Amino acid sequence: MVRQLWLLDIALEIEDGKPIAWLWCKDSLGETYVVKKEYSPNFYIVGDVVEEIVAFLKTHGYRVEEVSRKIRGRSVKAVKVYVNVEDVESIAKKIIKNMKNVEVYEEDVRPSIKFLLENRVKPSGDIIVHESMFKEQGSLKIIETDKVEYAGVSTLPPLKIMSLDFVYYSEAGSPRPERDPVILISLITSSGEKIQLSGDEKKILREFVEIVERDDPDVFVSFSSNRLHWNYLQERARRHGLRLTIGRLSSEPHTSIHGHVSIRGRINIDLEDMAKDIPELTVETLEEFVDYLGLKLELDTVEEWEVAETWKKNPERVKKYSMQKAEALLKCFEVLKEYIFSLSELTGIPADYVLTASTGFRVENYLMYLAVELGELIPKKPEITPTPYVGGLVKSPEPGLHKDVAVVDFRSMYPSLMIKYNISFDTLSDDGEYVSPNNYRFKKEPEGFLPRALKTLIEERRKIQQKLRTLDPNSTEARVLDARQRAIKVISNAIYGYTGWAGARWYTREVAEATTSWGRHVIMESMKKASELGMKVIYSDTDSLFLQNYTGKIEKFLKWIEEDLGLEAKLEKIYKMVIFTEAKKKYAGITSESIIDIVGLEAVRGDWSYIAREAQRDTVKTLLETGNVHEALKISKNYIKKLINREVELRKLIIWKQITRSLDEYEATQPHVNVARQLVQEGWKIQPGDKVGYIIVKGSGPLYKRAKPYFKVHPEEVDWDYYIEKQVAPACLRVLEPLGVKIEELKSIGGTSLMDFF
DNA sequence: TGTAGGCATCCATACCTGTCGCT
DNA sequence: AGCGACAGGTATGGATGCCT
Repeated sequence: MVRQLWLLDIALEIEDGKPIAWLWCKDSLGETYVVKKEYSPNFYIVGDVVEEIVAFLKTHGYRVEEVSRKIRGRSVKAVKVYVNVEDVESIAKKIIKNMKNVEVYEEDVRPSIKFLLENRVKPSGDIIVHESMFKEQGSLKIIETDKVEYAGVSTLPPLKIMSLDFVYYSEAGSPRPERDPVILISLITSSGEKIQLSGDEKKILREFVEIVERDDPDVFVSFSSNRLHWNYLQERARRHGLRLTIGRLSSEPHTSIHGHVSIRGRINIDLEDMAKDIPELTVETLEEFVDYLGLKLELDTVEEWEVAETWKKNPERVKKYSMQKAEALLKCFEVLKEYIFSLSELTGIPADYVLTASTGFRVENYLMYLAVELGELIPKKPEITPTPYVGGLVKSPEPGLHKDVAVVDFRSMYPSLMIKYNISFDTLSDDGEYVSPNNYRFKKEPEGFLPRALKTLIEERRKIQQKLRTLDPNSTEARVLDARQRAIKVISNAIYGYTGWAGARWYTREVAEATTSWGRHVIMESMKKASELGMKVIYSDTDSLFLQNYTGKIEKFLKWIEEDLGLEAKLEKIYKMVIFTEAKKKYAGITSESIIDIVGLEAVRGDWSYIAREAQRDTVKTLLETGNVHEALKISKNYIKKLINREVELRKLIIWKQITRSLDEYEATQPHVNVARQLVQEGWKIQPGDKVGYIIVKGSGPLYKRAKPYFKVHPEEVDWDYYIEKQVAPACLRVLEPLGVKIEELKSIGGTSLMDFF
């Protein structure tokens, strides 16, 4: 019998000493299957004397195969060695110990991933299973097979989703599993039932496990579970002599790669992983995430530092918030699921941890599929110290206010150049016909590995976009396709960067360097051409041009780019007015549709106080909408007045900064580092990646001594002067100064200098 | 287990210079 | 006059978060 099933996750399990691939699947009715297929992990040996190696291995009882493969496009003979163990790496090491002049390949690729690569199947897609044995074990259907094929993407099967929120009780600092109990679990089951467990901890945990077993969800959705919750719960359970058997077949969670916790047979989605990936978010909380997704949800936030106190005084508030979070998580997942599964199918990384994997690994996994298809061996990560190379070209802007400016962008410049000049690790050659401006050479033929990958991606995206135009944008199909085209874009845009990443298996600096050098060449030629056509280049960054006096010329320019450069460029927008300072990568403009863009300035930086950002945004808005410097100056002054009168809420004074390393690795004591150290002293857990919020208070000495955790600050102790002098005034002045406003004008209020106040 | 480089900006810190008090 | 302490100014580089 043949079945078509949706692949949810893969694991390699050892049964009776044999490695078996377990494919966790769903059918179109939502039934759960385990498809079992024997699998021999394997690796390759490449050397001069293939016959000898084969003979040697055969006498030692290994199953071997002599095969033709490629290394960076060059054909080689290789020996494929099958080993029936999970730990391929150490056995490979042992086998080649006494061999000379050999190289080993793919012993470091995880067997479960290799199973997928070699069988050409992708998670979050449909597989065709030729069944040789079928049995039922409880509600689980088990199939044994010796053949699976890939059927591609199809509609999602019905999945049972459970969303979760956990609350712990800690009197001082962050909760610690060795000390502080779980006091509340809020969850929504797949049937929509809302449950809150509180009271005796042992009872809570036991009930939780029971509910999971009964409901048997396919997906867990939570926030911070990889970093915190699963390990915490497991430790608490252990203390009560319980096992946290929330995985299928009564298994416990276990920590896997990429800092991810894996739960057998289920997809464990931690939306915090996704939040961390979104650059628009500054503090990466669930609240911010919900907001970013445009979901209008009410969350009556109880912050971490006030949980214990609130629980004592008003437990209902904590309960309400916790359930609101569980509801929000469910809604987020609804919006995001298409994207998550698309990204999983495209890259071949199981949905379970595709969010945890970094961009580099997503790209790499995608490339590994192509490698197997083309017979290219997967190289190891290089052991090198990366040498920096030159990137994009940025032209200094002309400071001041400019009217009527057209912005022209090259469309995916780096991918296009890589395709155009066949830039790839396997075409790099001293006798290549394409010579980059910095003198690297690439062969014209055959088509390179990376250009091929890029073409495939771009072509698929083009097809999807074409299809999308015929669909109702609100239909399910449109949502799925849109998610997929976004996933494709992410991967194709990251391929250039991947080649310059020292952690990449296919790291090739020449490729990255040649790409940017062609990029600089193209933008310089374009600036020249624009000037020749009579336009004025106000500013340019990497692949964009800001042009004045463009009427009747820009069409010619775009045509020239297409015909003479063989690239695509687009008139992205027109600014009715745009303001530049002396600095690169910072400007603000108002488009022909009257939309205000603020780029690079303090107003869009998460490490400035809200009040400074608000003041600058307001000033810029007035400036661009009225074109009146005096009006804008008035706005700025108003903000300063508000600070003088102490009429600003404390939360607008918080400055958030990220902790990027362990606290003892810092050479310089910065305010947020000092605050973090204080918090750690008080029992708070602070890890790299955490954001610390502080307010500057009155006092003497260096700034870092005057920074205090925001939730401990009283209005009387705030150093208002700091917020005027170092936050609001500089931010406003940044955009006013290029228009001739002097600092004294900003600070003189009602004829007297502001200085008189202090 | 980090796609890339280019850039501005703030602030701590090291260093430099001039002044002053003391011998 | 010579020396050291110290204040004040300046150059440098660590750190962060943005842009394309």
